[in-house]
Amino acid sequence: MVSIKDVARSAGVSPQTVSNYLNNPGIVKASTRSLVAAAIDELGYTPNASARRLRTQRSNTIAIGIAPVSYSRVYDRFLHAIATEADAHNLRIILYKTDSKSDEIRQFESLTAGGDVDSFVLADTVHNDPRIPWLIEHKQAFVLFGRPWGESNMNDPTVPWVDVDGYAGIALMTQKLILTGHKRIGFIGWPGTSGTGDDRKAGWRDTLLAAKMASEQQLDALCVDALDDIAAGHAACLTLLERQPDLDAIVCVSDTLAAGAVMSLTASPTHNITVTGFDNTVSSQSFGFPTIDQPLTACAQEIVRIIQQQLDGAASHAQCSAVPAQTSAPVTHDASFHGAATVSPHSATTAAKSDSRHVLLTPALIWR
Amino acid sequence: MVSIKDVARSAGVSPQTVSNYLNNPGIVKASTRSLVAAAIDELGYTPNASARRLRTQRSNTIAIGIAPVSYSRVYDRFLHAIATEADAHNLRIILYKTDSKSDEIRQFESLTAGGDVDSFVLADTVHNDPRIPWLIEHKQAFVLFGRPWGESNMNDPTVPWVDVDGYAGIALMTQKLILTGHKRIGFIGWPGTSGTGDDRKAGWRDTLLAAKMASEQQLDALCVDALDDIAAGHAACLTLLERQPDLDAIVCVSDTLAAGAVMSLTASPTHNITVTGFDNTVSSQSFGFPTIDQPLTACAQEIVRIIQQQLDGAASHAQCSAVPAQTSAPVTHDASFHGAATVSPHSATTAAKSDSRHVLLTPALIWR
DNA sequence: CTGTTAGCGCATTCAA
DNA sequence: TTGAATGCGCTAACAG
Repeated sequence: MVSIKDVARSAGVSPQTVSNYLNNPGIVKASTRSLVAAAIDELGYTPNASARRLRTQRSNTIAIGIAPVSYSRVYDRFLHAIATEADAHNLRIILYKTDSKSDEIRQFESLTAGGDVDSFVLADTVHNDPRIPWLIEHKQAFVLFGRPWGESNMNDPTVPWVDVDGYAGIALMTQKLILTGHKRIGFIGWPGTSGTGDDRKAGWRDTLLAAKMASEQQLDALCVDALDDIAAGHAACLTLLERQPDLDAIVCVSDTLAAGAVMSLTASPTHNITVTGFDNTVSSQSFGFPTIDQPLTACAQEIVRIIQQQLDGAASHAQCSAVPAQTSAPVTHDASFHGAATVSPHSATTAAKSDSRHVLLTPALIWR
Repeated sequence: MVSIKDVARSAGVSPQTVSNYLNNPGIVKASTRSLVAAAIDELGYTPNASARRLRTQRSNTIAIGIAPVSYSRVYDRFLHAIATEADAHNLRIILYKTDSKSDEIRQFESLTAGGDVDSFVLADTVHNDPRIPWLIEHKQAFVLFGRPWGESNMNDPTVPWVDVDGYAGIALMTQKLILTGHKRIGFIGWPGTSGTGDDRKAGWRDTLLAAKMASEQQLDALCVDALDDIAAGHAACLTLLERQPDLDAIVCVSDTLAAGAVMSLTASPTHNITVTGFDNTVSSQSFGFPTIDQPLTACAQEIVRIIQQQLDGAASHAQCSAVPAQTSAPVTHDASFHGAATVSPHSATTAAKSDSRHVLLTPALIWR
């Protein structure tokens, strides 16, 4: 292994000059600089990451979990986006397994203990997520990919999050359907009360109500719940059609359900019904139904930006523990917020300029 | 941050004793041991990973890539399996992005340079994979998940690999179809010459020939190629049926293609045709077609076992660079090998006992 | 069995 | 601008 000393000897300078060259090139004379550069190049020197981390007490590493079965169909794309963004910022990514929320907390313990994680990226956030209080209590930096659905955390600047605005995405899709002449628009959603699922469903509901395409009473008959698999989508579509034979469009909460719905319609081609999905998976491309594309690259950029802020903050001042209560846009479930969603960045380009700790990104409509 | 010194002071012993307690508890007197244990517990001490790595010159870290679009539908499951196995062995996982083979080699450079990767896990192996010579040349340890399809590497003990025996899996499936009375069995495969695709197809072909269910000449008419998406599977199925109206079963190289085939058959329910897939994805579960389940956990175990061997070997003797040319079973494409496949482990349990550097695991048939 | 000494590779004081 | 010391936290040799 070639160290900073070898470079120094080869360049005829002291080790510290080499260190300066690496960390603060400005203070090194230009001629010396090229001397050092040549030596580094010749010996193929690279700084030892462990030594640097030991010395600086910073790992420049972010940790992210992988569940036994990905909670989202696009998780691999998200991982790639995060890895790309981290790469650009000279951050490393540690991947750890999460079999459950409590298992994940156990992972926190071992990872934070060794001191080689600076910040965690948490996916699959749930109501009253137990991971959040743990991390706060142990003063561990983190960023959520997904909103903390518990009310109290949503606006808390000490709980940073980046999420895709499923409400806006589904609303866009529903509007598009209305504007292309669809009169009777149903919805296939997820059962239970997942924050994500409810949010998307609300986008459909509010759009129909606003356009006076359905009354509050009619809404219930226009939607049905199904587990996230093709067979369930198939069945849900049949149920919906039986109940509402005059349907001319079905908005689905996911591509998987949409694929099932499309299949059930292909079998009985008497109907002419538009089906739409969510996630822009290969199913949507194959079947050719419209869908919604999550801006995963932008999400990754925002997440890494926030992490970078955390790192910089920790480096500059230790007394900065009380984060200046950044008055971010209020985030709630009601339509008033979503009407005012223009406060948060709407595209990757505008988002990059934000320095908020709560970022809601609007996904793109893919019309086929 | 609490260090080994604090523990030593609190326990009333020297720092070295604490270190011994951690790394070699056997040589510490029992009474001292409990003293140290108490101090560690009280102070909540955990060793600093960077310091340890700097001192021992070993990172206990394995690196694995993530592509923009996963080359396999089960890659997230594989990542979880690897993460779980690494966790059990106290190894960390670094995730890096790979946009192409050459991009991946660039990642190798930066990761190896910092000295915080001990071994790489390489997926998506291709014919004459450029990554392999690079790693060998730079003396970087690695394990392939997938065979090195270039002939020369396949038996080379310095190129360790773990793979799933797609040939055996498809052969099992085809045999099962024959034994359940199917007489005319087609195949939908991938175009081009991917090692994996060819291997699976050979399993179907050889089984039909061995059972004299088709002649060499007939085989061409019984199979068709399709890109790995649902629409292509749909189309391929129609093509096949037009050519061979008496088909009673179709073996597909993937669940995705199988889903497409099933759909095209649902549309015209005159046929009674069994369709089978590969990968045990949610599609297979939803549609209820038989499939083949990759033993990903076992793969991860074997991969980590080999990595552990590499680490142990490097620790014990530096002169061990010339690996004892372990005469592993010859691995080729012809049927003779596959007939003798019992040499390689056939299940997770038997595999665990192996110490070979070339492991071929037989997947499980899921009959529905 | 335990303590002392030394140094892994680097970056941050300071002095020159 | 550059060089000489110091120590981050830990472990591998030894000595006691």
